[in-house]
Amino acid sequence: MAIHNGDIADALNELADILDVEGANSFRVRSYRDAARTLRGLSREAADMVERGEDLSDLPGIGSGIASKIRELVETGKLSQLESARERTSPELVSLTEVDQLGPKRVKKLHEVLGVEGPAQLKQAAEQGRIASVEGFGKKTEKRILDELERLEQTPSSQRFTLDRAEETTEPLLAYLRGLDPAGNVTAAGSYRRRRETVGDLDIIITTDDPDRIMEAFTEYENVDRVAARGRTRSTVVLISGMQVDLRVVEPESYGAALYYFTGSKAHNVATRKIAVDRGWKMNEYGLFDGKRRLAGRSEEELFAAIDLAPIPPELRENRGEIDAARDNRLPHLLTESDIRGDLQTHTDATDGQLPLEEMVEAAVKRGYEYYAVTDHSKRVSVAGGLDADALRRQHKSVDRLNERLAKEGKEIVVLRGVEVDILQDGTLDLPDELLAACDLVVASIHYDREMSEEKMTERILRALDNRCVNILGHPTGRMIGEAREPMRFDVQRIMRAALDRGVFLEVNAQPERLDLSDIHCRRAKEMGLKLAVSTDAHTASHLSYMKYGVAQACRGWIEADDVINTRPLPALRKLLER
DNA sequence: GCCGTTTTCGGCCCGACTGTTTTCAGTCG
Repeated sequence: MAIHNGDIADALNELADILDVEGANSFRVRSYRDAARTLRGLSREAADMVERGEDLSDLPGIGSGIASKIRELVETGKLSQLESARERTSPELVSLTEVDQLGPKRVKKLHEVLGVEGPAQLKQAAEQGRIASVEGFGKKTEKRILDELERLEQTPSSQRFTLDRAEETTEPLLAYLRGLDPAGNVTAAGSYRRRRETVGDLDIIITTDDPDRIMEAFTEYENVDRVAARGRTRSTVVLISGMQVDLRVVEPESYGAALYYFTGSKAHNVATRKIAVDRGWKMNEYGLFDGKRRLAGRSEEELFAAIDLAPIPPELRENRGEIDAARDNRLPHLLTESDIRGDLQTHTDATDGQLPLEEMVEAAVKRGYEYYAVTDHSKRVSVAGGLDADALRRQHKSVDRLNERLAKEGKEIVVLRGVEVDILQDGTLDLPDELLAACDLVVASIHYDREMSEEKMTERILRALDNRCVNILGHPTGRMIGEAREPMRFDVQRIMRAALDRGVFLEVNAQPERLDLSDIHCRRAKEMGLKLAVSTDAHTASHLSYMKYGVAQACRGWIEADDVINTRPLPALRKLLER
């Protein structure tokens, strides 16, 4: 299987972008985007479905036309329509729509009137004052384009923030806004509230008696870099961090409706709005209405109840089946942080962690954990000072001593003797089996030789899973968000099936730049009954709090406490670790 | 291009804000 859902989605989105600039029917353009979104959210590979001869047009937003394009991509690796579109309209020109305030219509116009082909010519035209003379443009727009181009040269557009960085920016701003009007509601909506792995911009919903004062204070917040728009109900600023923030002031009776509307996702909202429309009602950010009569809007619960849905947690609002589940009362009881009884991947200063074992365990005690696995690197990870067999034995002896001391002190935590052993290039492990067998817990991970064919990588991981000492496959895809470290290519479905057969668990690594498995993969694991370990991979005490990101990611994959091994009491966990 | 228990044709979410207009188009979310 060579082509993955993400590749197909990229191709369809690119085609949509080009058609958009060419002035194609906007609904047709949207169809391609909808289909791309469906593919991204799919827990199965479309290529698999094609090979099995299944009907792709059964999928939402995919009809016979796009289905045949997907088949072409799967079978030939190319999309002829996309290739000819690229020849007609250059990707350079299409990229101009990334410039703020430039959409497909304006780009098309600039191309037709001024012959602009890309960013360089756009800048030249703006500097020479030729843009202002184009119909529909003016001096202000020209200036904005120029400013935006200069900004883009310094920081690339469409910057997204990992959740931890988004929190650093968001929480102080929320505290500031709450301080302005303690009686009002202030909530961050959008992908931040849905706990997506990255956040593009921020939507804050606020209720207040004094919108003018709040808007003024918002635009004068100390971390504001520039004000992009300022109105009575909506203002937009860009913070110094680069994060764009929209603040929306709403009436209390619309608070739930606005929160719901701006939490999204878009696809989810469209689907629930349709339920309202089918009943002859209207749903928007102000409420649910029957004609002029308001049926609901003060709270999200009120809205859900009015359209006969169980309340859907924000993490699930992606239009991936949650609406049907809510209607039939079979939404999952999502995992919570308090379900977690221990951390199953952590490091110490014996390798690349920052703190000694004792201090890490102390922090784990503070979190109320029942168990805590220390899993330092093995020797292959030389940059981290990975442990050889002797060093690991010594560490395990000190774990034993620590456990004795903790028991004497009456601390209710058990430290598990673990290791994060490297999976070598040929799929063998970096430490001898007899030593691994003596561990309470073995996490096996890949850190090196990430570039190999999909087939070889699959075989490599399969071989590692065959080793009966292995309990958990650590950060399974090896991706790093925002660092352009793409996931390693292997047959995820086959690895998951093999792990299930062999009693191996897959990790949800809670490091905010990893979050590996992804939400989609978590969902796939759940569907096949494969259990997961949510672990922080902590390298210092404060990292233990990353657990919340791992839990959120799992929730986005519909994971419940029963799907996660480190929700079990220690005896039950130990049983699961026997293979 | 997709979709259908008012439909196989004719819809497809819609409101705020801005800038360029003189009543509205484009963009964004």
